[in-house]
Amino acid sequence: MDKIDIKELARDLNLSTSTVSRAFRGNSDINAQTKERILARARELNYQPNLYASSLREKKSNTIAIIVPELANNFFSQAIKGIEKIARSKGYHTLIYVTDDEYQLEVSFIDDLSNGRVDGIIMSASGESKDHNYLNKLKKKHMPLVFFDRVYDDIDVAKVTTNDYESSFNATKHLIDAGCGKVAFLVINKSLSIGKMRLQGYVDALAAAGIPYKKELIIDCSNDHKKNYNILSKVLTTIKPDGLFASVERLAIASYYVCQDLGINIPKKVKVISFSSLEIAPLLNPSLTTITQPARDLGVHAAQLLFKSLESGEPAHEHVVLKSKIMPRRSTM
Amino acid sequence: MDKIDIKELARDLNLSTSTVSRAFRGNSDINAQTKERILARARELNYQPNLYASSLREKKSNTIAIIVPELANNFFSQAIKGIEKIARSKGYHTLIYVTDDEYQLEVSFIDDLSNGRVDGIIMSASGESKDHNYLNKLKKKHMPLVFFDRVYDDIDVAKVTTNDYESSFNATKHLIDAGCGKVAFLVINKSLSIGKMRLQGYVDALAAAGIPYKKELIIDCSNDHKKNYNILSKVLTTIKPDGLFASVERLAIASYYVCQDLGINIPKKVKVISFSSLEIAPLLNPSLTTITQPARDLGVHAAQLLFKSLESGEPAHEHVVLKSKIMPRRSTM
DNA sequence: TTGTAGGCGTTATCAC
DNA sequence: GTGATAACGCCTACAA
Repeated sequence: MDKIDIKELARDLNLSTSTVSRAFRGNSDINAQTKERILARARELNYQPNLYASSLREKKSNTIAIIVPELANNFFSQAIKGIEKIARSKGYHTLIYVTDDEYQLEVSFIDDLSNGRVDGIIMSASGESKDHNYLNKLKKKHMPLVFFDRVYDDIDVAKVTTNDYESSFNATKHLIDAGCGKVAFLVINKSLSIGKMRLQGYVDALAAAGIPYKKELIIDCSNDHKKNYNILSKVLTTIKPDGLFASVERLAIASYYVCQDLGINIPKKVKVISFSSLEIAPLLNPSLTTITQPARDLGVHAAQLLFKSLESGEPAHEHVVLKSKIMPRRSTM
Repeated sequence: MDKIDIKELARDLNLSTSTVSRAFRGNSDINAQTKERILARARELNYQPNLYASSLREKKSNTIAIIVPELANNFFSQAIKGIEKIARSKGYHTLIYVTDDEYQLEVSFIDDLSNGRVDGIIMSASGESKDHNYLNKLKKKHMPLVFFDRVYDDIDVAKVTTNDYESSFNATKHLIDAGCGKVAFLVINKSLSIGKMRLQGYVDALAAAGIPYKKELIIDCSNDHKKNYNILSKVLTTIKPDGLFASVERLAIASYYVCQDLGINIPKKVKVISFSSLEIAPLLNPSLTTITQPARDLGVHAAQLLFKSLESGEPAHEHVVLKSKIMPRRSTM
């Protein structure tokens, strides 16, 4: 009673394998009673069709991949939930890959994935301004790809993002309205589309307020907490901005640590606003003003685009844009 | 140049499929030059062995599953990192499943997984005191299972946990030493092994300090934030404990929200300690005293146990226990 | 409605 | 060192 396959089950039931097979496929004609009998016996014997045999035969895996830069982040986990909800409703499985913001890992995931392991990929990019040629492999293999949030401009596939430019403009304006005249823009990746958009929003908001743009206020950070801590310490003690606009959550966190350690009062000495989906932003000291993206909806839309492509057999090219929302809290008051 | 299989590649190279196949398998004898030639041409033509065919043939998927209750939680994402590191080093892929603390989802994941999709499972349980019979299916199919952190006592498989009883004892003592005489224990799932252990540590620490145990101070919470908020509001306004011991991070968070809204000062009116791997515990208002588990190591150990079982073909039964660490912060000062 | 048979792409066994 | 061939477990024409 160890491993049982369709043949044994068929023999056990005095039926042919085709009939048994039919009982498990939704479509084919089969006598309702026979089907019930088969399924019942299958449950008893603990039989399940072998996934790899089916997938080989059908040339589809009913599985999609989600590639994200990180997990311990409410934005991505919410987006994943959105994707999974849709995927599950379509009978698809979901594979999650975490790049930890390493370009090389992203490349190798895509590589591994292009052997047919999945039918499609939803991804938020990690890959800075690197070569994106490896993604063309997917196109050649007709494997649909949908980007969300962090996209590559030079790759023509379906994308779901938020109104980053506008949000960024408004966030900067929010700081200016709160009295900041020297707003630093903290960014990790200026070359990623999302970084560019957010930077532009910042620049234009300054201009709109008649504040001259200063290059030294664009602070290039990294994915390493220690490095960021040092960079920000230096900025806060030498350049002394009175406003910080973090284009990424972790830079706001790093800023908080620096201010805490250096005794720089938020919001008195410096006001802080950040793109963030942090659930406990209200509990920080002080509570953090955030630009919050509709993470779950982003996931839902991305999944819908992917399945549209999967079902039609055509690659999708839509670009869906959703709106983020500013949640003012004490860090900018 | 669309889809290419081993046959076409073989034809293209004037070789047999067996030889080509050998080029991709590590072991078999094959002329080094031939192999190089094959691999080079494969790269050119963008050929990769079909995963499903290989898996069907080899009867193994080189994939393992990780089942966790939630993602947006530093504990689990760290543990996942630990698992993935080991898995990757063994050439295995990793599938992540999130139950959202729903028992039914856990059951259905296990069900789906037992069709051979993965070679083994690492899981942190969601399933309260329910029936765990569905797990026996795995044993019948010789699919190894390893638990980490949240385990089922009635299932005899390998487990990796932390010294929950001891940590809980110490955490309670920490509150008592800080002057608390009326410590409430916040718990979600008393019937899960981990809940029991932590509760027992609390009870024994009270006894050791000569403080009588009061049943009303054991606060049963849920996974729903709103409900918890209400429960805790009531507790804090009626029972008025002077210490809160959250056996789970989200209960500390909920307590913070309640205290913030009700104007109850932490730590003056009530001190708070919690099991938590929250990275930004130091940034909360006030900074939160935590009992921090070695999440990543838990994952590493769990993966090692799983691979040991996978490699030996024998189920593993070890129970590894790692140590957590109390990080005192302002919430208990 | 059910059965027969061939093949999905790979790899292992056995020859040469 | 390389080639022919038979499975792996399932699904779908096609035939009955």
